[in-house]
Amino acid sequence: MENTIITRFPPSPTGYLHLGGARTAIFNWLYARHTNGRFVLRIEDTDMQRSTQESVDAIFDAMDWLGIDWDEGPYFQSKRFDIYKEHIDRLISSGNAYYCTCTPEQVDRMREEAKKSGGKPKYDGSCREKNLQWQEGAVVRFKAPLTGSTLIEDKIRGNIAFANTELDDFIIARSDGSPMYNLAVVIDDITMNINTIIRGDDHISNTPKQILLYQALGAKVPDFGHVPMVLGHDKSRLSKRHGAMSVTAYRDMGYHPDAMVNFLVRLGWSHGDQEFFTRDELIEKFNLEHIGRSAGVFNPEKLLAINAEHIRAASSEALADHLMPFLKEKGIDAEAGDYLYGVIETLKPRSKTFIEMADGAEFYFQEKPVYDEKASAKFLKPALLVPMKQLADGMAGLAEFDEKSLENIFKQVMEDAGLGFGKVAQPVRVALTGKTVSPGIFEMILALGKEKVISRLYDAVQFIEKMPAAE
RNA sequence: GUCCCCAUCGUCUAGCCUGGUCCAGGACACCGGCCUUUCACGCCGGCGACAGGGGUUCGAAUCCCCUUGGGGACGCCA
Repeated sequence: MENTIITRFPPSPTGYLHLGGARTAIFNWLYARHTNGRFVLRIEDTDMQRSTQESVDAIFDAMDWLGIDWDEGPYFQSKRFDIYKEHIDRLISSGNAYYCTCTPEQVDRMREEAKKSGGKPKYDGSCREKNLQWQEGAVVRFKAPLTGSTLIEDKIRGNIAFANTELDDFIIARSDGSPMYNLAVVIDDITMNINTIIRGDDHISNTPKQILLYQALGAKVPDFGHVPMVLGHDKSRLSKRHGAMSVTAYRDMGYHPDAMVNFLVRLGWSHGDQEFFTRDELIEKFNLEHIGRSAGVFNPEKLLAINAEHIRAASSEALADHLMPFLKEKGIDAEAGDYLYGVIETLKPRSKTFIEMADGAEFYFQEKPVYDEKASAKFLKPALLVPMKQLADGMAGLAEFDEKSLENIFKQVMEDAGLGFGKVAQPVRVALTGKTVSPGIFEMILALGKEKVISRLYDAVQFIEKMPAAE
């Protein structure tokens, strides 16, 4: 189809996928999905010095976690050098590029000069009209127009014009023949039929150069949309100082990928007052019109809140997959199944992350709960001996183990012992979980199951009996 | 230094294009309260912003200009 939207995400594998990069990946992916278009993944590894296989793997890993799939690729620029070479030659023979033999030192001096006379540091065009042939150490420079201006018709920011005098004859091929960034992206985007480029606004100043390249190559200029950057709390560019930057670090901290995606998209894009979005809603509603123009500060607290919200909204079955690795880490080998789902159900409203959820789930899987010392000292007292036993006996005789009958038993026990609900419930909580904080008493008992509850109750009775007599 | 971008509560943002319905709405955080067997969830309430100055207009958060502030780019990095 002629008007199919084709977007792309072109990370350079020089580190992990950070929050900002993840966000532009998500924007491109969402836009492609929203428009029923195609999304291409391309690894920009022309800088052989800094690119690593580790980083490539880290990027795949992060995209996999975020649930961003691509329709084409991954392409690797390092495998496309002959394509670039061909285009570079074409640019030279068409008079749009030329060999330059100026040394880096000479160029440095030119830049100094230019700066001194109050302008932008630029190459002065020494070799521009020399018509040099290739020779050892020569680079290829683009012959940029000296006059006029280049207009970016940005889908997000509107029109941005650059005077061509701001540009210099930038290098498109290094002296070893390898392509430079601006050239490689343009060639790739042309040959991969990319027609929509959504990227960080730190690329705005590259855009006129790229547009000129498109024109020199006789190719159609794609749509550009520059999204604002993600800043740290001090409004400076996000960096290690601001804490975790790698998206997968958030997986390890117990975040839900849908929450991460939701959060990142909402940072810079809006749909009225809506804050919570499922993946499908995002695909349905995402558009370029509502991407903001100002940079946003990364706020971990908001991420946490939205994560809690996604946990609350998800089904226990779905959460189980995410939770299991964290249980395993605690040495808990839970199986997917009704017991686990029941457990998760009780933990959902009180877990902001999967780590919290795993912590909260621990007592459900222990052979016997580990009594918190203060908790047992305060609540497991001789006065509870009879009520506790009565509770256990009552439950043992229950045909239907449900909330209704549990309530009845509790009522009876409270009446017989002359104790209020709290006086009974809290000790029971300690007996069953070892702690003073847990899910609601009945839902927790139901999730734990009749057998465990009764045996834990008897354990508590024994514990109280064995207690050295007070006073 | 030069060029480019941006500017609403502490933060994310709605509203701005198509001026009046906005003494500016929502969310996170924070502070109260309610609910309650603990912790949460939930609910109710509070705190809190149109950067400043000029215009245009009957009327400006919304349009224009300037200032200030912030960010980005100026590589044989991407």
